[in-house]
Amino acid sequence: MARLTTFAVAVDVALLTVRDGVLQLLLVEPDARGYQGALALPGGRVLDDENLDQAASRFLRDVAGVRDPEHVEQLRTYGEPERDPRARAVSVAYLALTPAPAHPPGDGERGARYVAMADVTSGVVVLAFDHDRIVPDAVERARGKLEYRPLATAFVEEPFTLAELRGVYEAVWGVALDPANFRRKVIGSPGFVVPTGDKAAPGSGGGRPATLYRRGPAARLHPAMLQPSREG
Amino acid sequence: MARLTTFAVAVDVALLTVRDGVLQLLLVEPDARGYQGALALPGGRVLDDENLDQAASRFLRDVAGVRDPEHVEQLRTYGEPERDPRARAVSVAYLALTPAPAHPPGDGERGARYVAMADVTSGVVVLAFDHDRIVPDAVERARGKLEYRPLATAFVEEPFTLAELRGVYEAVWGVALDPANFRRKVIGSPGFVVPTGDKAAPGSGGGRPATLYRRGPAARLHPAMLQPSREG
DNA sequence: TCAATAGTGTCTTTTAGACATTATATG
DNA sequence: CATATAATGTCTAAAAGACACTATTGA
Repeated sequence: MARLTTFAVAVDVALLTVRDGVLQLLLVEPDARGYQGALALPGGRVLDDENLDQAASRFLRDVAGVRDPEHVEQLRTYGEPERDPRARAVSVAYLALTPAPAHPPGDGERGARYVAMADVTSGVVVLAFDHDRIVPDAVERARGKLEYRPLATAFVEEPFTLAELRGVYEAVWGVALDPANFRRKVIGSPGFVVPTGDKAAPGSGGGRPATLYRRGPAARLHPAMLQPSREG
Repeated sequence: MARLTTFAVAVDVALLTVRDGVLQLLLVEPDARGYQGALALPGGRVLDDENLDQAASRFLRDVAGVRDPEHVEQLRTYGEPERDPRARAVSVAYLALTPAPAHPPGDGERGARYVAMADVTSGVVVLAFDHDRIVPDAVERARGKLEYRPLATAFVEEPFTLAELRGVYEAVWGVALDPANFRRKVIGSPGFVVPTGDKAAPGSGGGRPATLYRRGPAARLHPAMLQPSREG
């Protein structure tokens, strides 16, 4: 018989970064038995005096050791009746973006580590719970939103070069982009990036020094940075 | 002291339609005391054996009398600690789209009625609970998604003319569109609409009969139907 | 006939993309 | 010098937008 119940409410965070030229996902050891060998998104139950965004930030900080992600947004809520056999539960999923950290993250809490998204997609890494439903949604959201919001800058540390920014698009979209046309589009999108006036030192192999930029004030990109060839 | 709690989980549905050339929102009488004169989105608590989508459909049907919306999607989840003074609660908001009904909806349940979105935005209609936070998010989602998904067809009954479809974009975006260029863009977006082979009878004032179309198979629009002048 | 609405043609501007060329660094 | 990377220039094609023009109806 159908009745009203109360629910356990959790948040789960898909934190993406671009490292070594590929999209990576932060995963931790699941805290539940029955998932040996699997990894999970950082997350857990919401406390009674915090809102959902605060819960997401708390788990990023305490479970994953990430203190200041450049971008956090709500993704969607998963609430199948059979999600959790112990009690009726819903999970509010979040998408977070951060620059590639210099050191692997974590103060060791629950073995936080970055995993290449390709390994998750291909099944080399197995996800616990229903997190294999959340992750594709997170990737799709990130791919789409890079087109019309200046989100790519959340993946790079300031100041950054346009080659670094291009590397973000290439890693998230999985395509190669023409450097010349990419530059024109970024510069031609007002408020996307602003030059610092400095230049980066070339690598050991030489090369002309790259102009350095920081994040601009724009909230949307005009014109948009469209993905090539979504043709049908 | 912060503790774990269970939550009351509700869904609230922002059902949009285009009627008389303007964007309208379905509202009902709130079921809680303390909101005299205010109206609310249809919604309520999720049962223990249904998922979130099912709950949204149930409230559309039972509370609002809408049986077959053309489009339903999850919007986002609102979970401030003070949302509901009686208990910790979260609300999963949904966006739904439907063609303008011939008759005002409802079998009278909780006084379901369509209200012009302009009256909601301007404050002529007062919303109960935190529904004044949900509605702007719903409108923004609809406006944006009309650009790259064939969602506009969810607002019209099949078969439809291109003038009717254009009226949807004009009502949702609040701008006038050039009929000639609009036509070319719709026809040039493969799978957006398909002609039925029939023509509509002109109105009483005459005019060339319009070609009739139905919804096409495309899931995305290529190229997109971009809103004019989002310039800064 | 005229008024009304649907549909086509044409021209200009903007944007996207391919790709050659120039600029400035290291070794 | 050669090599590497950044930045600019040029050309073509695709798309957006303004707007004149033609087509088919009712009165």
